[in-house]
Amino acid sequence: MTNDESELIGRSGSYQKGVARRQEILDRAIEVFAERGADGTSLRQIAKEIGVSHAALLHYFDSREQLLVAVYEHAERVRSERTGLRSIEDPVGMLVEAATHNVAVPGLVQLYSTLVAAALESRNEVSRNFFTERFEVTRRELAGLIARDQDRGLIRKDVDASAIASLLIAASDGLQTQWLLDPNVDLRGFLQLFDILLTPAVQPQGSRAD
Amino acid sequence: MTNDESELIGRSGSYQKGVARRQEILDRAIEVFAERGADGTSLRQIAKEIGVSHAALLHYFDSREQLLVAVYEHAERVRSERTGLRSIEDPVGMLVEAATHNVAVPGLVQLYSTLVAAALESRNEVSRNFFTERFEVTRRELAGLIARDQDRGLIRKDVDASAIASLLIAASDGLQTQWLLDPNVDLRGFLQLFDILLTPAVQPQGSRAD
DNA sequence: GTCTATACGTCGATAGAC
DNA sequence: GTCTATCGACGTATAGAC
Repeated sequence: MTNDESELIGRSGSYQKGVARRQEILDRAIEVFAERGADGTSLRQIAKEIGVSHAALLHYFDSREQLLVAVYEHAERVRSERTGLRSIEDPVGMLVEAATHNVAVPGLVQLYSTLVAAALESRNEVSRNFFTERFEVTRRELAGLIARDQDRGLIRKDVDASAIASLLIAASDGLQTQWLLDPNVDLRGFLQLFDILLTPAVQPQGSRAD
Repeated sequence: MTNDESELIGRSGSYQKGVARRQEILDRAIEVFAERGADGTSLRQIAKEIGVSHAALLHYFDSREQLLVAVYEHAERVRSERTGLRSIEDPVGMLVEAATHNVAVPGLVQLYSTLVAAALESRNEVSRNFFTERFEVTRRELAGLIARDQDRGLIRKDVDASAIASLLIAASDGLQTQWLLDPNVDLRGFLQLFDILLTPAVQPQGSRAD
C-alpha cells in the first residue's frame, strides 16, 4: 500500500519490474534533486551521481520526464506521510504548513516549477496528466474545507469556495517562485494574509488571527 | 527610444549589430511563439520557420535563452504600447486587464511559464536577471497603487500594501498556469475576487464592485 | 531482472569559409 | 551577415552480457 506510486505514471501495465531497486534509485534521486533541483540534472548526470549507467535508469522509468515526476511524487508522499498525521483542517494553515516545509528544500520547489512548466508543453503527457489531476484534487479538497469553514462562520460567505481554492493554490505556487528568485519574499507571512482577507466582515476580529 | 530592449539582456556592449534585421527576426519569432508557445521550439526549428540557419540566429542573440527572453520582452512591450495608453490605475483592474489579453495568446503565457522555470535554474543568468528585475518592478508599482487606494479608503488598511502586491502577482501567475492546464479555470473571474477581498470591512459594500 | 555498451538523431554552440 | 561543418552533450532505443 505504500509503494503504489505508479498509478498515475505507468499506464503500460507492466510495472512490476524491480520495485525494491526502483525505490532505492528513487530515494537516491530525491537526494540529488533536493540539493540541486533540476539544475544540471540530465539523465546521464543523475545516473553518474547514483552510480549506474543512464540506460539503467530507463530500465525503471520509461523516460526522463517520468523519472522526474516520480521523484517529485515520491518526495511529496514521503513528506505528507511524515507530517500529515496531525491533520490540519484549516485551509490556509495547510498551505502555510506546506510552504514551511518547502522552504527547507528549495531544490524540490524548483523541481516543481520545472515540471509544471513542462506540463504546459503538449508533448509531455506524463507531467501534464499528473499536474492536471493534482490541481483538480487539490482544488476539490481545499474547496471542501473552505465551504465547511464558511458554514462555521470562520470564512466570509460572499466569495465562492472553489474560486477561493483556486486562488489560494495559485498564490501559493506563485509566491514560491517569487521566493526562489528573491529569498526576501516572505512566503509564509504573505500566505497568512488570507486569514485576514477571508475573515467575515462583521465578525469581532481576532477570533482567527494567530 | 523604442528599440532599446537590450538594456537588460546584452551586457556585452556590442549591441549594434544589425538592429533592423534583429527586429525582423524578433517579429517573426513572436509569431511563432504566439502560436505554439515554447513547445517544439529549438533554435533550429525557429530558424527553419523564419527561413535562416540556426547559426544566423546566434549572430543576433548570444544564446537560445536570450532569444526567448527577447521575444517575451518584445511581445510584452508591443502589447503594453498598444493598450497601456489608457492607463488603468486600479491595481486589481490592471491584472484583470493583463489576464484578458493573455487568454488571447496562450503561446505567450506558456512561454512565460517556461522562462520563469528556466530563471530558477542557476545556470540561466539571462532569464534570472530579467525576471528578478521584472518582479521587483512590478511589485513596487503595484504596491504604490495599493497604498494610494488605501489612503483613498478604497482598499482595507489592515494589510501591508507590498505584501498584497506580491500576493496579487503570485495569484495572477498561478492562475494562468491553472488556466493553461484547464481552460475551465476562470482566470478573470477569480482575479476579480480580490476586489471583494480587499474592500474595507466597514465600507458600505458596493462602492467598488462592478 | 539488472545492467553495460553502443548507436541514432537532435540539440546549443563555435569556428571559419564566402 | 550568413552559411556549412563540426563539436560535445543530450534523450532515447536496442542488443546482449550476467
